[in-house]
Amino acid sequence: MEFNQLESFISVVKHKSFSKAARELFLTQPSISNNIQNLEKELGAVLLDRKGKTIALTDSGKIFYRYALELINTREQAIHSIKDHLNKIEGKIELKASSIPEQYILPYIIKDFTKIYPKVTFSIIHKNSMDIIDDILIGKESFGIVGIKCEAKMLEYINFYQDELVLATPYEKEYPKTSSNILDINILFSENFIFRKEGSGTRLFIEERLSEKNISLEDLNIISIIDSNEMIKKMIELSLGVSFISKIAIKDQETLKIIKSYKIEGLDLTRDFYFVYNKNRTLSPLVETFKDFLLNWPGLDII
Amino acid sequence: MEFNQLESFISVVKHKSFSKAARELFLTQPSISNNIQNLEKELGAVLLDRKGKTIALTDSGKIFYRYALELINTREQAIHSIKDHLNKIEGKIELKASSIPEQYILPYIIKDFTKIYPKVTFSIIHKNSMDIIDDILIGKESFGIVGIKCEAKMLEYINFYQDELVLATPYEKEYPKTSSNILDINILFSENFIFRKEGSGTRLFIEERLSEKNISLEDLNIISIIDSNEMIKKMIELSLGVSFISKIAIKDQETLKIIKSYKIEGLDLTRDFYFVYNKNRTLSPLVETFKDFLLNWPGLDII
DNA sequence: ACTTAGGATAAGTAAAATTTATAGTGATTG
DNA sequence: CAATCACTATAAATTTTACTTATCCTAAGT
Repeated sequence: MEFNQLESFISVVKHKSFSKAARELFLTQPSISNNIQNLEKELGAVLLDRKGKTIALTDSGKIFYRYALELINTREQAIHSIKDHLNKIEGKIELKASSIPEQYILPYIIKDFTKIYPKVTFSIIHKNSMDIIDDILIGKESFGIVGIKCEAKMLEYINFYQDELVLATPYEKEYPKTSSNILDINILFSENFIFRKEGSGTRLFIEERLSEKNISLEDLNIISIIDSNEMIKKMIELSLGVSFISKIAIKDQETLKIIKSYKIEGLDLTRDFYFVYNKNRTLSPLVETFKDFLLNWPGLDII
Repeated sequence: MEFNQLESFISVVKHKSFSKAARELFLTQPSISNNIQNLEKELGAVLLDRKGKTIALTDSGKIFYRYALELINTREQAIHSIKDHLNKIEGKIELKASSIPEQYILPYIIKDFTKIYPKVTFSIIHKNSMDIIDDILIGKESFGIVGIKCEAKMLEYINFYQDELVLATPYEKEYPKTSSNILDINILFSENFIFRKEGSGTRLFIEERLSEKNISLEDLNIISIIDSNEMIKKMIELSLGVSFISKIAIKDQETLKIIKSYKIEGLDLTRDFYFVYNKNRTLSPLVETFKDFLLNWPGLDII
């Protein structure tokens, strides 16, 4: 006994016709025939008398019809009850987030979250990754969204998104490529760089990766320190320089062919974003729900 | 939302374990995972917290659990209700039937019927097809089971089984065959025949078919008139003659290689058996049920 | 008798559920 | 604190089932 069989049966009874039921359920008439037959076979009873013109319920059919209705209705109620419950969850979540997640990831997360919990609202406050972690460590905050991982006994990290830093350049600029879009690391020394301020997760991350290759920021020709990703993108567009930036931040400019992005040979710039919280403090139920949601968040592949 | 998903969910809640649920439902653990995930996806809510050791219902899960139980229980009730109803149908059906259906078909029909209606009993009275029809026409009976069709305004026939008359011969006997098991019609004139009495449906039927070929029983060498199919079969086995007989009546003897059967070139001996009733009289509800059952009876192919 | 409408049947196709194999993740133990 | 254990998730392949298209059959109306 399956729900679609019950739906077929109910619709046939309602219309006194197999073909009309098929139309209502957007199925073909043979499907309805099959569903009814399988139902009858399973129950070991004829539910419908179909002799020529009209279709009538047998005694067994009449008995079963009530149950069929009840089952379908209960299913609807169940679905409704769940949605109703989720709809009752309300409140405001105050997120402290660093710039990349704030601008390019959180909007999608919030969209997905409020689809399930429509009554929940958000406020987002921009802070550097380091500042957020500091605030959690001194107890000023209990959670936040960051792009770096500073291990500490007190802190728990939930990785909810993986991105990659790329070298973003004006679209027209041509380079001697190693392969399709990979550049030799030495190219870096001949470029005018734009960087984020200290404390920025993106900057900290790139500094670490470069120092692994024994390159210090001092070795690069830094022409500007700017703390806005959008500003940096504009400057690149205007060919004022290049910059390391999250791939997700220049997604649109890439499809619009305004900015080009390159990987650097031998540099793994894969970067994780985290929901970080003080595991010794209890989060509010709402934030807990948000945290659980992030755990299973599928990502923004399907946009 | 499908019933198997609900069963998986309930079992997981019961055992607090996916793998135990799998064992209970004779499924594999990934199936359970899938069922739960699809359920959660459809409902847009996490039903189960599975973090490490234990599995716990979320708030949504608790709400949904009650509905899941209710749905599964209602389904059980529905099935039980139908069986219960069919079980309440009781009484005795008195069938007047001619020899072939009485001996070779009705047993299987009754077996299938009582499987659905366990409380119904049968008594079978042997009568020739013609006598049964006469009794219905004079109002002595209102229905019966016959192997011939005499059209009359009063009578309604329901064809519930199709058989074929064949020429049954001793197994050893050899004939010049037209093809695998088809004999020339002229063979008939050189055989010793055993026939049923007048009034027998089988005899009436063969007389009609032969007269279409301008052959009268007078033209055949009839050595015995016997009114028992079993007796006729025995006589054939003992090589005392041959006879036209229903294929179903010699099924066992054919597989035992005691009797061989042949078709006759140009003679269509396909034969129908009918539930015949007086359409001006109302049948008892029980007989009506039996009649409806015969309408959809699948036949005895699957023995 | 002829046409029409509705249901049954059969064969082919699409969609699902399920399985096998494997990876990943907390809890437990030496 | 690594190593194992117990359990769930994931991926790919398989089987099952639901569904569709095409066709047939029967009953009712012309």
